[in-house]
Amino acid sequence: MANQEDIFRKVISHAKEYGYVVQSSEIYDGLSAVYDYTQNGAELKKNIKEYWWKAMVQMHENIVGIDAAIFMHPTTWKASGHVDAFNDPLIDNKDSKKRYRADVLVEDHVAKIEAKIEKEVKKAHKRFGDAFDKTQFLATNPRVLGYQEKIQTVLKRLGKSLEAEDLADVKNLIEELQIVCPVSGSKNWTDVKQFNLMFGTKLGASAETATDLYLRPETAQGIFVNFLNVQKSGRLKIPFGIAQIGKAFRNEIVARQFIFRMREFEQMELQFFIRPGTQMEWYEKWKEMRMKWHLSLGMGEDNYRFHDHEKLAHYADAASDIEFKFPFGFKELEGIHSRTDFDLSSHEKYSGRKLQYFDPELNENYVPYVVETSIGVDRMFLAVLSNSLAEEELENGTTRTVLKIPAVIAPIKAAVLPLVKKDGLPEVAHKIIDELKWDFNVVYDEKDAVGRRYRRQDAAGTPFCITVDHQTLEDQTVTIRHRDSMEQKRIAIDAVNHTIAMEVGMKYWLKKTE
RNA sequence: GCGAAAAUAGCUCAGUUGGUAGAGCGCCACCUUGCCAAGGUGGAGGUCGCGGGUUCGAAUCCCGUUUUUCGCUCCA
Repeated sequence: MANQEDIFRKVISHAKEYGYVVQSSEIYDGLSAVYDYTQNGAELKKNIKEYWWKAMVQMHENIVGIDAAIFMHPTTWKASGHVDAFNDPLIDNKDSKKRYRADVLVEDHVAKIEAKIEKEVKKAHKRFGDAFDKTQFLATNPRVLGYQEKIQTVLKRLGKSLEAEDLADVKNLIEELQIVCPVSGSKNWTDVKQFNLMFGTKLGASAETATDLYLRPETAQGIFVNFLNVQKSGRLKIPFGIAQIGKAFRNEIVARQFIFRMREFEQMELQFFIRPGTQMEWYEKWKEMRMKWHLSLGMGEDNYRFHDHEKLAHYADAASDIEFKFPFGFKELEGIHSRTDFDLSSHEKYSGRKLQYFDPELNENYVPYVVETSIGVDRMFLAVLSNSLAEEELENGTTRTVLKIPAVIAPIKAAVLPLVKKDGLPEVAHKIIDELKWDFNVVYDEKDAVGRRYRRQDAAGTPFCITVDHQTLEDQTVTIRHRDSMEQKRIAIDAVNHTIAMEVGMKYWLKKTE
């Protein structure tokens, strides 16, 4: 295939054409950065989630799964830090087209004044030598006092304006301070606009009594607020984990790159509760375990890498991403964070409830530390889809389009095809379908030449084709064709179910994560 | 949010200096063939993204708007 951009385009159009993903509300011109999963996409997504759930919850005695509501008490988001951290006043410079956080611009300006004070201090120090008293100097020097007063005034006003959400005054402040754009050097600013990355909504039918709510911007908090409920009812002992799959919502300023960054998205998260001080050990352990999970799908070791964060979020003391090689480059697929006791402690503070664990071995109470693994379902979906799409040159000179989705998560596991639609072959095929459909999502197809039907299934990502031919009528055998190798084997009808099960069964794939 | 490009049938696209829509593939029906796509016949499907404007007349020119892609920006 040509360049990366073309590949990405092909992935998107293939997704639409073969029933995986379409734009939401397409008949109304669509909705920006919102997509719907159609028949095959819904199956693939469901299978990805199941593969994760089994690996995380079912395979670990000390991990349980929950399903918390999307709506949460508004205080949750104060405690989590989202109300502050997800609420940015932004301003654009019209000349450089650069965007800045308005409060950061002002704070940078303040930092410059502070630098001036430092300069004065240095100067004085040089002049007075050992006799220099810094505290006294700061308290008495008129120039320094002037600077300090200026800083106080500016910060006070900034705080007041932000508190009152008086964005016009924030802009006035920027203009009065004659702050220039670091890039263009101009003072040609747009108005300050508030961007809140959390979606707001209202609980209650009557406008007067309705409560303001947010749609959750992450699923993690649903786990933290239920920490004690789950720990006590499950009699769980540290270390233990609580897992969850669910939707989250972020009002991204720019949401783009197909389903890579959407405003409504789904996360698969584990919060693993541990003894304070053991976080690095568990952090490393989970990094390794999560990477093994990815590699078990066989999508190529070279397509994954770790990216350790240098700049840490407010809650973390270590953070790393598992990045995947998407058509548009290596990008974050999953995050592994050591969240310390930030969340539970914060919820203790805001709720007034104790969120602690009594450790019988240490004979003491403590707020557990947390290591989090968080993966975007939609990103995983995109990783699978973009990695699977291939165009192959065949020996006979034709090309085939094939979607090499790992069989364990493939939406349709098998197609059952009568070689011809007469002589009783369709009837046999339907009988086979009736047996398979209890265990697998299977389809029937009798239209067109069988070779063409194979290609159709290749493009849709179906790993197996079961073909009923005239020999079937004589000896009760069929052929089973593998999507990736295009090779066929003849097996007994009775063996079909087991043969497919061996190839798509999670047991056989998940073994590779051990 | 800024800048650039694009939008015509399910898909990929053509449509000349403005004269009110075409192809291939796909889809459906029937016939034919029968193990690696593209046999035959017939058929369905488009107010050319949407809204204005210019014009006797707009898929085509102008303005606005929506959506998508790319660059910047943002990104727990």
